[in-house]
Amino acid sequence: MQAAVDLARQQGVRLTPVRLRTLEILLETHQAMGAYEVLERLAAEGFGSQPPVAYRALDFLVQHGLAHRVQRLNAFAACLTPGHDHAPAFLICRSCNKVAEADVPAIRDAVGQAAGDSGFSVERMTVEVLGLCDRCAAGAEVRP
Amino acid sequence: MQAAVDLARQQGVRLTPVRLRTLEILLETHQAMGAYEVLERLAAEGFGSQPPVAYRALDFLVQHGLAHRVQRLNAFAACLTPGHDHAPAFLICRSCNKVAEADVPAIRDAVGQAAGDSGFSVERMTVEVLGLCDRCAAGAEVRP
DNA sequence: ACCATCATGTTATAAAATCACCCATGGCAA
DNA sequence: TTGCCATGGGTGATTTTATAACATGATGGT
Ligand SMILES: [Zn+2]
Ligand SMILES: [Zn+2]
Ligand SMILES: [Zn+2]
Ligand SMILES: [Zn+2]
Repeated sequence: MQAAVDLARQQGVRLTPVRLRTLEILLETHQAMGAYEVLERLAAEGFGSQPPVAYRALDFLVQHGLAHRVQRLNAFAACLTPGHDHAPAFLICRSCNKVAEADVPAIRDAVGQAAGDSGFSVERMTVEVLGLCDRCAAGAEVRP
Repeated sequence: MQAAVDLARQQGVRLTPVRLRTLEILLETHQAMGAYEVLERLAAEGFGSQPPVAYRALDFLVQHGLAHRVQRLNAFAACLTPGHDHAPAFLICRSCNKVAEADVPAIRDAVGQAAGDSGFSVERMTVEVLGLCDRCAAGAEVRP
């Protein structure tokens, strides 16, 4: 959180109230959230109530490495290690929907090499893994 | 294509006209296509004209490993090596939108290991790489 | 022929994302 | 100061993507 504030100052970008609050929301509910879910919270707190409000704030956060977009879930999650320029793999539990962020440098290397072979220049990558988290694998499936 | 037919027969699933035609469409336009784009083609050829028609056919293809869903583009692409049970990485050119499918077993290993460390059991994974293809990197950017 | 199952089609609706526009703020140069 | 411009935030309307709910038609075994 504080890291985010520092980062913004350092990059010379404006971490305005909506943006800050959006990041806090993502952090509070340490789960991936849909844009409309975020919007609902924002609206309830006196911010704008229309989709663009949430999308703009979320886009900003993603743009500046403070959050990630989890395509598979159509959702967003706060970055756990911002300012680190990483290629995280998202471990998405299909039962409880929890998202863990695993940093696996080996992936970046492997992909970089494979891409390089075909002349493709890598700019960004997303790795999303679907499966069962330890909790759900052990106990009963939460949401069958 | 023939591979798909064989595969279906072998799996005992029915590769019906809509499904077959959908796969052909994906193969013809060797690009990732949106569901509504596919639907348009299907409708023009006398098949149903409502969204579920396309979604069902596409879901079937994905389900049986004949096509992939490219989350980043909200699109689908025919699988280039069906029946191979692979974890492909999609190389998506942000300029011409072309999608290449690179098979990188090293990724599966790296992810599997990282996931295993945290007790997460992997079931499926998608790797999407955004960047510039060789063509676009060389010449002018097609769509700026 | 009969029934269970799967496949296709339709209408209607939900969910997600973007467009177009206006107004407020705040820095900055004339 | 004043006018200008860039940026951000707010709204209403619209587009795009996806699913729900239901009816009909085909398929295959008994
Ligand atoms: Zn991160
Ligand atoms: Zn779980
Ligand atoms: Zn494939
Ligand atoms: Zn290209």
